[in-house]
Amino acid sequence: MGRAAVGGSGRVSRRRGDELERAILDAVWAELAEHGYDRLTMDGVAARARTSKPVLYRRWPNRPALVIAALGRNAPDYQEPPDTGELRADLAAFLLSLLHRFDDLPMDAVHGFLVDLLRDPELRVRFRTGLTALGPVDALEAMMRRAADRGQINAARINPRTVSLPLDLLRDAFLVGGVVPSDQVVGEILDDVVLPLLKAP
Amino acid sequence: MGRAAVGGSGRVSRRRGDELERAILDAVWAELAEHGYDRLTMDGVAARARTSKPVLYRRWPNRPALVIAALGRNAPDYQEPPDTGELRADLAAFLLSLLHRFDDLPMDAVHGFLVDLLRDPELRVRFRTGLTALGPVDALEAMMRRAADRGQINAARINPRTVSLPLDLLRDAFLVGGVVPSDQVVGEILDDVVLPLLKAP
DNA sequence: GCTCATAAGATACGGCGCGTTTCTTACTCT
DNA sequence: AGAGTAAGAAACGCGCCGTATCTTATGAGC
Repeated sequence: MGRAAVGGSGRVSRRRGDELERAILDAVWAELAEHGYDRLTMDGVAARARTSKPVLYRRWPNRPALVIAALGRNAPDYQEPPDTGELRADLAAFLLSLLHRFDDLPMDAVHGFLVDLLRDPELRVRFRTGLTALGPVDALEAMMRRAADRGQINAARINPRTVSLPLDLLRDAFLVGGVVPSDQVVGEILDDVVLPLLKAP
Repeated sequence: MGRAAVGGSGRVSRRRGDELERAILDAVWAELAEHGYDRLTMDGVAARARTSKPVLYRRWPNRPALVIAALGRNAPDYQEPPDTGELRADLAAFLLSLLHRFDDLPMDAVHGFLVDLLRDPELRVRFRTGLTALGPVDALEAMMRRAADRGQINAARINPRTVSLPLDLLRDAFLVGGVVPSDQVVGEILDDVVLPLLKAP
């Protein structure tokens, strides 16, 4: 019933534990890049990782969980907010670094995936905080408070809504636009909206 | 091979044309209300409308198209922007009316559907303009210009980005929050962001 | 080195929903 | 009345999900 001595190019070695897990998450990443999220299938991932579906389901309960794990592995970590002494420069640098975290994936893969995240109530929360462990909201607030201390903006304008404002606008631009907002868009958001507001009396 | 004289409660009458179409779209609306968008199935709609799937597919090419047709039928039309003489009141009234266009559907039905719209590049455009024939952006700009004429805000702050700002923020709040933003949220957006910005020198 | 619990890997299955096909049968138009 | 048109019923193929079953390689412990 079994199979005779393995033929030609077939693998016999059997990966386990972390090695196997890394291979799977890499496969997820590759499938994501090649087909986008909506066309990423569990069978496809299993095939690419040269393993089988049960192996996937022994580790992750469903497709979104698997993809989240892959994103968590491959997305650059949260970084300290810049501190250049100039609020606009700080914000621009920080926001751009956020936007380009997934640049090695094709645009519509990320877009499709993030749109799908919006469906799950629990995942929406993650989305709101910017998909990072330590919320970028805190970073934004820190930068703004420093600017207020320097007298560059009006401290009274700092509140939860204004703090997350740049994030909200960029998220919206990404969702509705379908592509990562350009540097120019980031600049407009800062110069036409965020900074004038923060400086208002 | 046929069936003998129709039994008991069974229907024999066969609807056609507009009558049938109305019945179908009503069924879509009801399914939307009962199960939400993601769990709305073509079979379900057909069953509820007491018809069959081919009838649906003869009229609409796929599920989203069918739902769009149903929304188009039942959604209240675009209305003239209010003009109370007070910018805040105008904006609040206008935005609230936009937000509550689909109030007779459960929240997550609308949310799920709109999230799906985001996938189609062509439909994203519709989304950006607020899902109405005549863009609410124009209405917002009109209200702001009137306020500037009255001296309530700084005319120099009116630009495409600030005009669509309230819309962008509410859309984002809806997408990420999963529910139609409360009146309080609308108030915060106006009082903490939009109005201070428009009044800034 | 041998034994054995563990988990990988292959395969197949049931389920569901989509969109389509085939065929019968009621209605409408002239 | 007769012919064309479209409704309705049923079933199909497809793709994918998530699970169950069984074999077999692998590493741990003796």
